[in-house]
Amino acid sequence: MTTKAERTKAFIIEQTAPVFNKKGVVGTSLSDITEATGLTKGAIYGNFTDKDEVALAAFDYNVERVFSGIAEAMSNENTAVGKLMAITSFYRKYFAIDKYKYGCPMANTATECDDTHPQLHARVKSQYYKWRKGIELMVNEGKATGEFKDSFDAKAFAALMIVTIQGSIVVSKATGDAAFVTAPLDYLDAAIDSHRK
Amino acid sequence: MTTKAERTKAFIIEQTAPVFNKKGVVGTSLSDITEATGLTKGAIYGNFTDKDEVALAAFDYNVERVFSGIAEAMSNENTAVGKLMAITSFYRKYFAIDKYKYGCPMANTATECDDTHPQLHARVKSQYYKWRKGIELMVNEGKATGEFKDSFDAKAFAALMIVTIQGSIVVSKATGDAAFVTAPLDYLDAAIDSHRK
DNA sequence: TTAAAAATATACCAATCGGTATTAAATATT
DNA sequence: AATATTTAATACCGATTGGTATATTTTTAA
Repeated sequence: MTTKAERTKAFIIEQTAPVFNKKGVVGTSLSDITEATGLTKGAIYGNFTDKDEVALAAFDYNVERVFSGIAEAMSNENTAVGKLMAITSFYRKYFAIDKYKYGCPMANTATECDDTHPQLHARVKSQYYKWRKGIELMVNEGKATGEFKDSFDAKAFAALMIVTIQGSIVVSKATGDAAFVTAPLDYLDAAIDSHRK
Repeated sequence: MTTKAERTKAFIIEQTAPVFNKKGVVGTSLSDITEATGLTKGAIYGNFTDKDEVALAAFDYNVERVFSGIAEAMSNENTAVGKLMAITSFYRKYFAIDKYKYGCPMANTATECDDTHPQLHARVKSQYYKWRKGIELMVNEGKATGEFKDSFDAKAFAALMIVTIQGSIVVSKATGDAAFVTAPLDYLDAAIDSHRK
């Protein structure tokens, strides 16, 4: 069974994660945290050493949520092409639903923390690499099964895909304009298609 | 002749602009401002009504710097293809020089302010539209002079270009990895080339 | 060169920041 | 059910936040 502390810790993370994603690490105050949770400072500091630790946990939670969503979308497909295009579909879908609400936790944290918060910066960095590795793997799997041409550069495409997705979130969210999602993601799909055998 | 106030106002903007770009609007305190300028609060509040007004002026300054740099690079070319590729070259160059130092003021402000700062959000938004319009114009000019095929979708390409640039800055800056610049920008060049007559 | 005006420095304000020690309440264990 | 232990609330801390009123200095113009 889970202890009470474990449950409130999880509760605090769930409740504050969207706040951190919206307001950023610096922009989220301790009163924001107590307000979002309905708890007092005593409860927060009883479960976390400081605000920073809450921010780190919230980041992990936010990123995990996105990536597990993508993983689930991919699991419904059984070809490399299908799985890669499930990623672009995922992002089309979520723009349609809420225009990316508070934005992508990766892009948000990357821009806020790269020059100010070494710990979060390191986590973003490693998540980008992990993400790239995953896409690379998918491309190489498609090459192994004969879906893709051998000339398909897995690493370059993975970089392109991540960059395009991150950029489209940043710009479409800032403008509210769907064209900044549609055109780039369609281009990505076309790129995938162009490497099919 | 310029009045003293005009000069110090410009001085404050110049000195604080990189600080705002690095630390963000919320992350930059009034002591950051006095420290960066060597002036006291009296001087700051004598020339600006509040911190927000400094932030707005700093944003305008930062954006103007980037766009005038791009405009200058474009002015050295005399074809539509050349001018469009001058943009990708510009971003390749600046990654090589300083790895985008404190990042792109557009991307930084977009992610920080979209949910928290209506005024800055509005400025980012209009700058993105202005930027898109500029690229669209360039593509259409190339179509008019016969450089590009009539099938070249100006608006879609402009969206793609902006998104790709913004994404590559965010990700390459966060990772320090040049691959997140090279692959996407090469891809952009290829896209431009593919629409030539 | 001197007086008026403009620009900057100083000293202060309440409010909020992140954080802590202590007290009270809820939860486990026997 | 009583007790030991864990968990959360309260009350407080110094430091810093953005901002202002006043005093002083620096420009500018006569």
